[in-house]
Amino acid sequence: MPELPEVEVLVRHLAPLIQGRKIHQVEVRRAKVLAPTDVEEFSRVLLGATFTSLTRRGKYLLFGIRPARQRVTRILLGHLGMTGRMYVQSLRAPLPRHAAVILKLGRENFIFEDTRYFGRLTLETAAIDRLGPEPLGCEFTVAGFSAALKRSAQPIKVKLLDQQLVAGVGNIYASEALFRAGISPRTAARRLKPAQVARLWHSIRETLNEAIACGSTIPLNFDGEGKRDGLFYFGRSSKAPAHYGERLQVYDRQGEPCVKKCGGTIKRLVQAARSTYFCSHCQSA
DNA sequence: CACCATGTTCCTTG
DNA sequence: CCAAGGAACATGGT
Repeated sequence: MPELPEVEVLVRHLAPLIQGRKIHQVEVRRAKVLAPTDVEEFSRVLLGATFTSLTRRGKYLLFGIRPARQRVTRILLGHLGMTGRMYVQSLRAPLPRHAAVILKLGRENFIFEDTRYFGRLTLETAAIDRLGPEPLGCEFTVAGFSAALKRSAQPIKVKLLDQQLVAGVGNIYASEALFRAGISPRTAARRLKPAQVARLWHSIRETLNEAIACGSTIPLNFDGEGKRDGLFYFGRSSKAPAHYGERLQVYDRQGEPCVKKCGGTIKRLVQAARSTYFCSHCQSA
């Protein structure tokens, strides 16, 4: 589920649910997701600790926690990988098949489940130091963006996935932002003209902001009972809610006519082993 | 069976 | 040393 907008919506949803709550029991079912923290240290720090805050950086969730009998706070770093989910559910609700970590908070559980176990919930926070600017923050500037692009010969679509360039853009929104800017995904980053760089900078922010706004209007249901997935279905599978597929203008739409009615058709190509979607007519340069 | 999937990291190659 | 490309990670859907 995880690019910046989805993580942002999740953080806003989760923050009031865990704020001030104490962890009474720690159960780790898949130690891999804690790495390099081991189960012993993880349990020692979290058992009896209190959640004090929840923020986001790129695609990472930063849980502020205050360990038992301490006044200092520390950071628990979360990442959803490709298929991770985090939610609070009642103790009686059935646990998901791929529950990786379960934190008991009084009469509810905080669940981190992840089908593919690519995600993380760890005390090791070095990863956030390697991230580039927040695309929606004031540290993300056209000048800085332009200077970074000048140093790369990679196709712009591939470069947008570099979390050191800008934090939080993933495979879906990279295609969406380039479509909005009318830029070919194959253009070498350093070859973009100043006007294109400026358009792309705006497009990234608009694309992410709109996705957050859209996600925020949908009632979230992460309690683990029934359909808990309303928001976070990507792609256009039969189970995806219609509003979700329609929100994305090019992703997973190969063969369909361009939504701008330019007469072009959406194409799929593979770059750095990931799918890219674009309109060959609107995005020829 | 084949291919595809929202992400990151590590290894090899040039 | 750096950039680029690919594999690996693990599971499920079509």
